[in-house]
Amino acid sequence: MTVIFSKKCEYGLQAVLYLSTCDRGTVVSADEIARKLSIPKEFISKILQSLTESGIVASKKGKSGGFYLARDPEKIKLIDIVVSIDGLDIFNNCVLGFPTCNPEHPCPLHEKWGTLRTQAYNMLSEDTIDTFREQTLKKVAAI
Amino acid sequence: MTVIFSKKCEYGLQAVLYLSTCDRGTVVSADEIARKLSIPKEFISKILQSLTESGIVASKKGKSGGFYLARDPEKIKLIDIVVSIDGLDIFNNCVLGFPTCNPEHPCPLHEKWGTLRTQAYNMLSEDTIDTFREQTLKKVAAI
DNA sequence: TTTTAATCAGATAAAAAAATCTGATTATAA
DNA sequence: TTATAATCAGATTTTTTTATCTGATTAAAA
Repeated sequence: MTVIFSKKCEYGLQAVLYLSTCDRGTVVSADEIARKLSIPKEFISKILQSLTESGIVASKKGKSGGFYLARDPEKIKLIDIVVSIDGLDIFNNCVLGFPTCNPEHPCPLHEKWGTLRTQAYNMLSEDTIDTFREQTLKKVAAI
Repeated sequence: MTVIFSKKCEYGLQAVLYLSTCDRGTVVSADEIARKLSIPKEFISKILQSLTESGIVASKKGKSGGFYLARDPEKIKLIDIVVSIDGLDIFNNCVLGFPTCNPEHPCPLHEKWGTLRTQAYNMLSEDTIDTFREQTLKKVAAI
């Protein structure tokens, strides 16, 4: 039951989108993020730590510490988060699992799938996360 | 490192495509399929067994037994295999992992992703596997 | 200055997916 | 009729992914 992104990546995307809805300058604890998104706290903490290493979010230690976006939401794309967590395999590996699928030795779906893949990549690359503010707020409110 | 389909499903698709390149009426052993496609023999056997249950392939027991397509390649679609092994989750679950993502409470990517998802579904539903005969032969020869 | 609440780091556990093993059954072919 | 080569069924193992635990460190607030 694999659905494009790993759970880690899904949660990472959710968390960063959530952070982007919070006022700039505020620090949000892993606990709050976990509660609001119904994600296991320890798990989202680990994911946020790795996103900190990648420079997408930043952290503040100690009491009233937590996480916040490392740069403006206008400068963060969904693909940044995906690449940081899951890498580019989804966009490179053969959809049928054939080894060394390439234009010289394409799998039967190579062409058609390539088109979709490119569209997916573009979708994740075009919009910066500030675009999703309103929709994320609504969605989180409905969880 | 999740790539759309499970390994099971990828291997299943490969195996059925391979069978569709073999002359109608011939029975192909799991061993041959495993060798030609570089798939662990015991694993592809299990997968073929489940595809037999689903009525996509059929099997012949005993010496010089093996597997063959249960119906004409013109009557088998890629989506049949996908649904049989991985189900429809890829096409139903939220791409960001939000619970209960639906038109009333859409996730930020709902619309855009929905379009791609539909295209992917259509791609797997439109063509029957006989379409891929030539390409599969070439691809298998190159493994 | 002390308590408290947070991240951080790394080990560990649990669950799921992928792969393998074993033995039984089946049916062809010598 | 017997040896052989295959599927079948189910248990087991291994690997990967997901999740949790523990203890250290940090820094704000009382």
